[in-house]
Amino acid sequence: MKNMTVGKFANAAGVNIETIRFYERKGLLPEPVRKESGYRLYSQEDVKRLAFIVHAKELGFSLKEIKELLELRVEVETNCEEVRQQAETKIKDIEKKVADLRRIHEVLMKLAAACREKGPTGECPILAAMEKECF
Amino acid sequence: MKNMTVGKFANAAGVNIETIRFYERKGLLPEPVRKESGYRLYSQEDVKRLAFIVHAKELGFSLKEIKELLELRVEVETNCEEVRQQAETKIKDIEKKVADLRRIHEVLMKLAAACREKGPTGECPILAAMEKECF
DNA sequence: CTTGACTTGGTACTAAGGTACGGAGCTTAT
DNA sequence: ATAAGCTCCGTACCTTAGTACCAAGTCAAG
Repeated sequence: MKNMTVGKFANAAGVNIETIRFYERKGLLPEPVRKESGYRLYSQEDVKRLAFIVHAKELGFSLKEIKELLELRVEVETNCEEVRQQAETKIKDIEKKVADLRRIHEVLMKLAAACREKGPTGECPILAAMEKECF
Repeated sequence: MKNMTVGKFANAAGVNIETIRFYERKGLLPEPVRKESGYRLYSQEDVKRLAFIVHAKELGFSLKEIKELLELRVEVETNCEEVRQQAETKIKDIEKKVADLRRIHEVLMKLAAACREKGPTGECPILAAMEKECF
């Protein structure tokens, strides 16, 4: 199961090898199993975890926040109530992010639509829309 | 209209004065009007623009991307078709972000729910959910 | 008309998130 | 069994996104 060396692991998730070592130092990836030579070994589970990190990062979570997110998984057996609190805080964060993205999305949609059906006057009604509706 | 000095401006958006100058250097904020003394002057419009930058940043857009987003507004009169293309690319980006956030959201909701109604066995069905459903 | 708060530009520094380098030790295909 | 290709660790370096500091000039209230 744990048969992937670090190069393949990095490749599977599309990140640099050095990034693996960096995440390991930061505690985002656990200390991996090693073979006698000292080579790190990874499994498909580890690939999933790393993919999660990569995605979450793209969504604007900091490595620190991602670490917290991941720790919810680990700590879940021990202190369930506290974890629930944390999870709900994260849920609120995410809902805010989604709402904000929706606003930007809507404005961009209007922009694109207005551009498509641009009238003969040549004037664009978009700037006004931007000013009013974007935050 | 343009009567706010940089300190008030920074304050209005909740950022550091140095950040204003930094964004100006980076081209995210336009060269402001100055009074004879050289003092920068800003309006409510500028506050909106800055607020937009701050929000977009929280959503995981880099300053470079935010600049592109803002430039859609400026360029909009000149080459509408190209702008539409760019806007639609950004729309796709945003839709992906929203979809990803939804997935994390859903998993966290399950986590919170499972924690709340934890059965007498003490076992948590969450780890499994995490593994299966998060990316 | 001065005193304290604010602003100027320039430069230096910081923190986060990686990337690169290098010499030494593994591994594996020929 | 040996060269090519991984991997090891430590350290140094890089980019992004700011922050801090400075000496000098400006503003506004008493």
